[in-house]
Amino acid sequence: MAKKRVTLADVARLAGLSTAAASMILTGRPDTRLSADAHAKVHAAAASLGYRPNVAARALRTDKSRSIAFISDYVATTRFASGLIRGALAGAEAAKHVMLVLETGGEPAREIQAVEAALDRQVDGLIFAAMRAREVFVPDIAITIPTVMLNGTSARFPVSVLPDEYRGGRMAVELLVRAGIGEGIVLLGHNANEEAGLFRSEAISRRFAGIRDAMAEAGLDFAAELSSWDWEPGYGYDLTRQLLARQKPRALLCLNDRLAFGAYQALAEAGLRIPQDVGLVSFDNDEIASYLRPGLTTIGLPHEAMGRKAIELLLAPSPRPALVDMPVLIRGSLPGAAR
Amino acid sequence: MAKKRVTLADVARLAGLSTAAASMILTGRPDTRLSADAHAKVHAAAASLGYRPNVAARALRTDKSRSIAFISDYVATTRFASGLIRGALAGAEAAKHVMLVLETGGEPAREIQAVEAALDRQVDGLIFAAMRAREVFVPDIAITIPTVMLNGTSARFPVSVLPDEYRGGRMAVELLVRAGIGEGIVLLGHNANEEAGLFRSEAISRRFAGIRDAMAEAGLDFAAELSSWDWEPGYGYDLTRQLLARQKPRALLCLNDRLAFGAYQALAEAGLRIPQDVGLVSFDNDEIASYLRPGLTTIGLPHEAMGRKAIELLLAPSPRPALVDMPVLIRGSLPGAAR
DNA sequence: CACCCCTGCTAAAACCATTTAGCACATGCA
DNA sequence: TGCATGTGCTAAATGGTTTTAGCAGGGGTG
Repeated sequence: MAKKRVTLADVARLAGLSTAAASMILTGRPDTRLSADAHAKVHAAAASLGYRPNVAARALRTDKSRSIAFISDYVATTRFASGLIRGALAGAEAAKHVMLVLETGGEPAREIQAVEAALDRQVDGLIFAAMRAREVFVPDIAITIPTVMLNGTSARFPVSVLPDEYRGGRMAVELLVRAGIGEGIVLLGHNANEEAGLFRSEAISRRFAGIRDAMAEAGLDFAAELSSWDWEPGYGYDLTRQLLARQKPRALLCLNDRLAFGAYQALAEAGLRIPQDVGLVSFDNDEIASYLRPGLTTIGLPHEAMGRKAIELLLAPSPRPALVDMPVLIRGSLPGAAR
Repeated sequence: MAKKRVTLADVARLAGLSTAAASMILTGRPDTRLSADAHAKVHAAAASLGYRPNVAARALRTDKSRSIAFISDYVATTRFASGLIRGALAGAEAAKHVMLVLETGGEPAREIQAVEAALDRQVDGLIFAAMRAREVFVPDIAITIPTVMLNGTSARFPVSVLPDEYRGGRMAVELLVRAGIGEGIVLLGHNANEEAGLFRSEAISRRFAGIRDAMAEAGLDFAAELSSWDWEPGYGYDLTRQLLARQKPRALLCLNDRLAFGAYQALAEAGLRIPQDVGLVSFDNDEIASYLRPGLTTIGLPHEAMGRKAIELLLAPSPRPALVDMPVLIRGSLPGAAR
């Protein structure tokens, strides 16, 4: 027969004290006047009974549940940004919190339900995560608990965690320069609308800004800029084929790894070797970047670190927005690199 | 000013009834003797106040929290099996439950913590999910709530959800046969240890069984079986190169998409066209399968359906283990297929 | 009329931890 | 001695819901 759960009253009884004393001792209140002896007895009793506090009872009393809601459009599930959830999960575990994951598909009705479900459960904080960095819709519900925007922004909740795309953009150019490449760099994926920050996100426009500034400082110009609305492998393939029909680039600066993936195929078909004939740098550190031969050198999205940071900010007393460094992953697609 | 949350007592007061009556009506008890008039008044009051029950209070009383814990080794985060979590999330949402996600990295200490954290929160059920189908370690803690194994098995908890690998194996062979390929089929990734079910998982050994049986029934034999311990792209590439040095296969039956990915590269280097010269079928429906040119025909792991099924079983009165059909994804890597 | 049953509802307990108010005793000081 | 202060602890209220036991009043039966 399943024995009843052990309660605080059981602990107190065994320790020969009141539940009040036991509670104060176990929650570690600082200014209590209970004796060292009492502390010892309560802890011993709790340990010997294997006492675990009932979170629901505690939540009812304190309105704290040691849990956090992670509300996203598609993040949790999609391979693109699953690092966000992984980092958040790790951060939550480290802070001894538990994470509720809710997905909304970006639909307002489901967003509302998700927020309500979270609030109903007395979560201690809300993370709104977006798959693609952008201004995120947040339902117009009274939210009085700490809230952090992850990979997105909201006018209503100023605390956000974003990748440092400006520096990332600069670093991509610096990699090319350090590899001794100056002339013949082609930008793959440029899109005037993107660059204006109108569509995809402000994040991407900062990536562009970093690229432009670094190019200008190095006194370089792009040999061509190939525009694509959609950043999928097929477009990278087509654009690169068209490019090769006209000119031989020395390097491709690709705006994401899936474009680069397509470019690899087109380069291979044209008999061009990477990195001897054409070098590549890219962004994101998608899984395919490491599968390609040679490996794709890329400026990674620091999803995991961002997820961690979000939890950190959520639990901090007075958090401020954070930019997270983008890691540089050196692989074989640029000259002069190992592997 | 944040108004206090509206409670059941508020609703009862507005309806002119007791909280007991309000509770019974709102929870929809069947055998109550409350009047139709009372029902109407309570529902009206609840709606007009925007009443939402306090889950903690309810959980305290009933030991039910309308939430489920999803405890996995790496699933949540990793691209391989994120469909599991996506499906479970969808299933939970449909059942008006909320999902706690916990990751353990397969470490016993963290497993124990995860289970305890979940139990502390009165979850209504536990899902143990594994990234790779196998016998899963479940910590030796008293668990008295419904438990389902997802993509794994446990001697202790017989209710599991697994892909129907045997049928999947058969279907892969049938695809080859239907494409008119009989001679010259090479098995890529065969491993005697795997086949014995000793290592990776019993699931994979069922995949082998399906393949063998279907081959035998079609009166076919493999032209070669290439063994690889690790199923990563690099091995697919190396094995295929070695194969091509010796013989020209008509088709490759790859045990997963990453092996196939490597094979694609080796075939391209050898100047062989897919599917005219060599056809490929594979398993998993990894994301790369759709990126390749031509697209890779593959027997998919039905992760999303499995996740959904797990929730369904978890909430069912007397659940039984389930095998989930593996979908066939027809792309261009076999002759006679569109695109 | 006395008794029982039925209908429609309510009072109060229970769930378990936290927290406020305050008790009993000891000590210090005048 | 009288009073203030400090020490170590406890009783009881509190949070919001569910659920059990049972009340009041009306109608039917003998």
